[in-house]
Amino acid sequence: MAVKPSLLIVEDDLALAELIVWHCEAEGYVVRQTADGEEALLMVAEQMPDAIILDWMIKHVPGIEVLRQLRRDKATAHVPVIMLTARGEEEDRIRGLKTGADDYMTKPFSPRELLARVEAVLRRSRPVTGGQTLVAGDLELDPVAHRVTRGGVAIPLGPTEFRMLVHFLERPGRVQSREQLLDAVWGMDSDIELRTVDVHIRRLRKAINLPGTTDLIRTVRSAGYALGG
Amino acid sequence: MAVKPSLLIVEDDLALAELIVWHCEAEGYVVRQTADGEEALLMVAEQMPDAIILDWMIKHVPGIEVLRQLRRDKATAHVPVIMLTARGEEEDRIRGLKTGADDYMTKPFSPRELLARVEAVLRRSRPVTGGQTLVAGDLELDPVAHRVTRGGVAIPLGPTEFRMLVHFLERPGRVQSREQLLDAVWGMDSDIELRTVDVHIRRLRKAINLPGTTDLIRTVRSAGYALGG
DNA sequence: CAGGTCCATGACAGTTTTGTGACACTCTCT
DNA sequence: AGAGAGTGTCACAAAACTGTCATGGACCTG
Repeated sequence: MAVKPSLLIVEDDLALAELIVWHCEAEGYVVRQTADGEEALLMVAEQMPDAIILDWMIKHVPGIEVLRQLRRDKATAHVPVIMLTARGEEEDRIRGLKTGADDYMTKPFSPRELLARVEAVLRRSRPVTGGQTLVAGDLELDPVAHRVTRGGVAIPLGPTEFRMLVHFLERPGRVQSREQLLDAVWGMDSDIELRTVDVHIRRLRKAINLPGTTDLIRTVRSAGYALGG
Repeated sequence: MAVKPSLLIVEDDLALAELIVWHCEAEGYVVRQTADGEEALLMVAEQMPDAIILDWMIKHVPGIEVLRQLRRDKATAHVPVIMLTARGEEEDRIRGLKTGADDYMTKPFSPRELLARVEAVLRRSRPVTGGQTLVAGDLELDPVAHRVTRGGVAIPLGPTEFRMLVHFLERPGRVQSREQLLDAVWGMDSDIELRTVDVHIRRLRKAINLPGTTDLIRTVRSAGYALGG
C-alpha cells in the first residue's frame, strides 16, 4: 500500500459521489471515481486500488456483478469492497456479503461513518500476510514450509484442506459462503458441487480439531463456515 | 427522534442566532441556543439534540474543540453537526470535516439554505455507531462474522432471527410494523402470515434477553415492535 | 364488568440445511 | 501394473429451523 491509500468509488449519483470524494480526499486518500460498472473494472485492471466503494445500483453492470468479477480474478480477489445499498434492500445486502463484500453501508449515511468503515476495512486487509505464519489460537500454519501444527504437533493435511485452511486463516472469524470457498480454494470456474465444500470442511475439521476441544470451524446455517470467532 | 426534531444552536452573534432560531422554530424544530461552547456541552449532556449547528468562533472554547469533545464521547459521537465558518477559512473547514462535522455553511448564508442542510443531515443521520458492528447496550452484532454477543458471550441465532435483529439494530428505538418486518426480513413478496412475526419476535426475545433483565424488544400495541427505546 | 381486540406462548408437523460414511476414480510413485 | 493417497459425489441420517395454529392472558372501551 502506498503512503496514501487509494480508493475507487463506483457511484452514479453525481452529488453523492462528489460528497464522498471530497470527504475521502480530505482524509488523505487518493481517490478515483466512476459512475459505470464496466469502467470500474477497467480502472481496477489499470491500477489496483486499496479499497473499493461500490454502489449496488449503477449503470450497465449491476454492482453485484462487478463484485463477482472482482472476486473471480485472483489478482483482485482480496481488494476490500464496501457496498452501498438503499434502505430496505436487506436481500441485496446479504447476497453482497455472501458474494464477498467486506462491509456494507445503507443509504443514506454520513460521510464520516463511511470513512470509519473504509479505515476499518483497510486496517483489516493489511495483515493478510505474504509469507508470515498464520496463527489462530494454538493452530499455526507456515505457508512457506507448507506446514500446519496444533500446539506444536504437526498435522498432516491434503492440498485442498491446506488451501482451505489458509483461506480461513487469512479471514479469521469471517463467514465464508460455499461459493466463496469454491472460488478461493478450487478456483473460479470449477464446476464443483457446492456440497463438496461440506465434505472438505468435514475432513478439515477431523484433521485440526483435537478430540475433546471445541470445534475451530463454526457452521453458520444458510450462510457458510467461519474460522473461530 | 421525537416528533419534532430538536436542534442546538451554538452561536454568539446574537442577531444571527435569533434569526436562525426564528426560522428553525417556524419550521417546527424544537430549538435551544447558547453563545458559549462550554455551556453547549452541558446542554448536550443534559438533553441530546438531534442535530447541532455550531459556529466556529465562539466564547471560551473554540468550535472545533466542542466538536472534538462531542466526537470523543460515544454517546454523542453520532449527533450530526453543521459548522458555521466565515468566508475564506478554508483551513478551518477542512479541519472541521476531518474532526467529524457533517456539513458546513459559509457565512453569510440564507436561513433557507441552512434549513435545507439541517434537513439533509437529519435524514442522513443514522443512530448507529461508526464501527463495523451494530451495538445496542451490551448487545453486539457483527454482520460480517455473522455473530451476536451479549455482554461478550456468543448468542446463537437462526437465520431469520438474525436478519430481524439486524433490521432492528439499524433502526434503534423505531417501531417497526409487522408489515415492515415481513418486507424487510422475509422479502417483499412473501405470503407469510402477519402473526408469524410475533412468533419470531418471541424466539428473538428468548435468545437475546438474559433472564432477569428487562426486555430489549418493546411491544407497541396495535403498531408493532421496537428495539430498546 | 362484558365483550372485543391484540399479543404471548407452547406445541407440532413439515422443510431445509448439514453431517457423515461409503465408493468409485484419478494420480503419482515405484 | 500395483499401492496408496487424495478427490468429488451420492444417499441417507441427523439437526436445525419454520410457519401455523390453538389457547389463554393482557389491555382497552364503553
